Amino acid sequence: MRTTALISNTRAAHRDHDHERCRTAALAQARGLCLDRRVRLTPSREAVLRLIWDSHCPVGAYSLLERLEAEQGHRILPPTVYRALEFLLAQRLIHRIPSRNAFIGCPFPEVPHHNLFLLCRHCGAVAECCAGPLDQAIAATAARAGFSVTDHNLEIEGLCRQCQ
Amino acid sequence: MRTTALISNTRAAHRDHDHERCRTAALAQARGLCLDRRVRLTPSREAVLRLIWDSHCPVGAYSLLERLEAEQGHRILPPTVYRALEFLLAQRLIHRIPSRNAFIGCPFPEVPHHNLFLLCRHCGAVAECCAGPLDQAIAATAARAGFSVTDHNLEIEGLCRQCQ
DNA sequence: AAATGAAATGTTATCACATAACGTTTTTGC
DNA sequence: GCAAAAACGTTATGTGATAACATTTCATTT
Ligand SMILES: [Zn+2]
Ligand SMILES: [Zn+2]
Ligand SMILES: [Zn+2]
Ligand SMILES: [Zn+2]
Repeated sequence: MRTTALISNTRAAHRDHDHERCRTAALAQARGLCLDRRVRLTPSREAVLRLIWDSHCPVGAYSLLERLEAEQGHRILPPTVYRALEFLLAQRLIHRIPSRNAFIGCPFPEVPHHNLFLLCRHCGAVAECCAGPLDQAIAATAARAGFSVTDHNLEIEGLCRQCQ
Repeated sequence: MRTTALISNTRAAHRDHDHERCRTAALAQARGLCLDRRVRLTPSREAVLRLIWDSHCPVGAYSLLERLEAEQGHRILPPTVYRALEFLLAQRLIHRIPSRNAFIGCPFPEVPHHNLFLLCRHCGAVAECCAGPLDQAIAATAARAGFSVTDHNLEIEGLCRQCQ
């Protein structure tokens, strides 16, 4: 039986782990990626990305705002946060999870992929997968309805390994 | 080659058709279903359902509100609309599409299913599918990550047959 | 028919999420 | 240094959703 392409961060997101390593790795990757792309990971953008990587749970814009205020000791306004989020989304360093109105760091920012999230109803952590075969199955199903796919968003709800 | 279970309303939603039949059928089915379940499809609930079935495009709560006001000739307040939506969601007569903050009528309210939408970027119409095999593929992918699925929401974006 | 409790609705207020518009500062390429 | 572009600050507003409580309507029992 052949293994199929499934990349996932579920072992980190949905287990006890040294999360500081997740964050450090994500930030290092983000810096390198922004250098390559000649875009600027400014201090406020990096601060937002770092806060998003505080956990594997999606975080809302106003929660980020409060935490930025606490961190920087002065008032922050919504456009500041949303502009940073807009940049991070454009660089695919984070994703927005529509059902949660919240944002989460992408573990595979350099791999083109569609949204595929595993949302644990108990602990709240969200893991992300890149599953080529599933993407193909989705495209095939759409094709049978005469529909050509440009993108998709799949949010799977349930219980992670730890919480079952 | 065997056919697999794929139920879809794409032929109606994504083509020219006699939409009055869609609406009439949906309302008739809703009435019967509510009778069976001993729940009340009150006038305001039915009015919201009828407005939702004005088209195959998802419609926001405040748009419904305005159209209700126009129809009934007096002021309507948000909780009125949201309570009707809450009822219709509970009876699975409509779905909420998270990426749109909007609602759409369910063509298969009696068939248990997960959310699977085909959203056309050009015309805005949304078709719904029930695709057992795809549901299984999703559950299998999740299982490989040690995740047990209770529900999922899949929003496929692209171009419908008409708009390609 | 009257009493009663449950369900539905009306009403006020507020919360949560997101962006438009415009002015100022910082950065970058020349 | 200068000009253009990018990023950021600030004010205001738009959009989606719900909490809390009063009132009305409905179904059931007596
Ligand atoms: Zn990702
Ligand atoms: Zn969990
Ligand atoms: Zn449905
Ligand atoms: Zn279309």
